[in-house]
Amino acid sequence: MTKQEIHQIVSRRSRPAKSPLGRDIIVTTALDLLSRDGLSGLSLRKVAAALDTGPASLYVYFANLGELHALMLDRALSAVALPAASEGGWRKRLTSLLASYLYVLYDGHGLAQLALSTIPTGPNALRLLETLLELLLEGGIDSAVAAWAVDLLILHVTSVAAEQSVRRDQGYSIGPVIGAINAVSEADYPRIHSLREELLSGGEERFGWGVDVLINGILHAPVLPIETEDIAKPFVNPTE
Amino acid sequence: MTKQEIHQIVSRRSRPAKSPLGRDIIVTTALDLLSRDGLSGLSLRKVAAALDTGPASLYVYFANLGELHALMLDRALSAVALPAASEGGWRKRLTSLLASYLYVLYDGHGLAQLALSTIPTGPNALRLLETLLELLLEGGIDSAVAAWAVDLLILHVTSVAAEQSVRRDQGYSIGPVIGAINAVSEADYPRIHSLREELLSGGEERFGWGVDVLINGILHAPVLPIETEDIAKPFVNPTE
DNA sequence: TTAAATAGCGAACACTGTTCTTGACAAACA
DNA sequence: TGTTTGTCAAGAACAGTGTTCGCTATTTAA
Repeated sequence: MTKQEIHQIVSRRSRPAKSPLGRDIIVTTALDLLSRDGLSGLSLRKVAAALDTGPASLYVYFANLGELHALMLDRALSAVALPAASEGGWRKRLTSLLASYLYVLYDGHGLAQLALSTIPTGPNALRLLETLLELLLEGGIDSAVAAWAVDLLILHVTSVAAEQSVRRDQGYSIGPVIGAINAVSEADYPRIHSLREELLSGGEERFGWGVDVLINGILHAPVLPIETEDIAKPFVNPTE
Repeated sequence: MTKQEIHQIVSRRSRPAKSPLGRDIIVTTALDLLSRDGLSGLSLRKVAAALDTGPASLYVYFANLGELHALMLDRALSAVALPAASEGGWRKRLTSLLASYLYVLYDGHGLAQLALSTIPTGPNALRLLETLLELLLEGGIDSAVAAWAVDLLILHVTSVAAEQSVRRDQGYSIGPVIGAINAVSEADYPRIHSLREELLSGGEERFGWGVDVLINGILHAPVLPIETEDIAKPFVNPTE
């Protein structure tokens, strides 16, 4: 075998009989479908059908559905707007960046739910991570704290986006919750009863409040990880 | 119809007088299956098979799978240990309660993922909510702040539990992430590169750290919801 | 005794992700 | 110029999934 395989593995066919069908077009089509029908309406077969092909054809480009999800998420994250240095102080830019991330997840129906079950490692996710670190470090936050804080921030925003998305898309799902909170027994749960309005109140400003709480907490966080036995315990035995 | 047929009905039905098959036994069986095989290994048909019946039989007790999920979650939440008043100050009891909640989710494989997609309204969930409110109010936190803070705390702990569960159950899934973080280009992402160890470090103490950050942030939270235009904006248009 | 209500359950429907398999075809080699 | 080779497009099928439709059998109420 004196084969010289120095050449790159580009597309071997210049123009196939039918469609090009590359990774990009598949991800784009899948994101379109996701935005329209949500995560539950997204399936490999529907993506294939939208591309006028069969489901087996897609497996040339992805090992499984999870891999497609990861690629979709990273592609979507390219829409996250990085704040310009002229936009203000680090804290304002941090809030702005998180808001942009929130909106991207919120805008693509079902994207947030996807983000919860997929840890993206693509360039756009790394870019977001890098920028978050940069802003926290600019704020004078200890680097070890910042490293843990970015995960805290991203996890929080992702969770909020997922929760809000579900509330928007499946409004019926939140109905029973409101009913349950409002119909709670005053005798059994006095605090829930008296605070039932506040528990359910707040729309968009609630997100800003939460981010503020997190940043304030991070600013007041212990620099070194604390070692408390009370916290480690439950991992061993919760009732002890 | 003569009565003699009622006495010997063995041949009339494959299973003459079988099991009671109530909601409780179904939820119990489903939780067993969840603990053993995780969320992906849980299906209505497997629950039915474990009860030696068909899937249609379960629909007498639940409208759909989501309803079963909600019942499972609330049942599991009964294991959350409420801290005794003698256990210490409000903050210590709050941490202890959240740790117990975390452990319950973490212990039941896949329970945390279930909790992310299901908002429980059962008595055990309300009990948890009530206790959280009680502790926060005891800590002197404004009631409006407390009402929003409980959601923040629960959402955070649930997310962490889900993330940790996935890392434990599907260790392979975290492998690529570690690889991606470690193999990150120093030129493109200098902060990720220099902090790669800290980003991935920390086991159980990281949860305690996160809870501490949240509580500190809540203690330093503005009493009244702030109104910033920068935050509301992205909901309308992220690029503006 | 009779009628109504309900629980159990087989069968089927419309889906899902994934794999096996078979061809077609451009590129590399003889 | 063949001939081989590796890659990709697809059809078909497999093993699952949640859910619904009827039909029995049993229990309950009148």
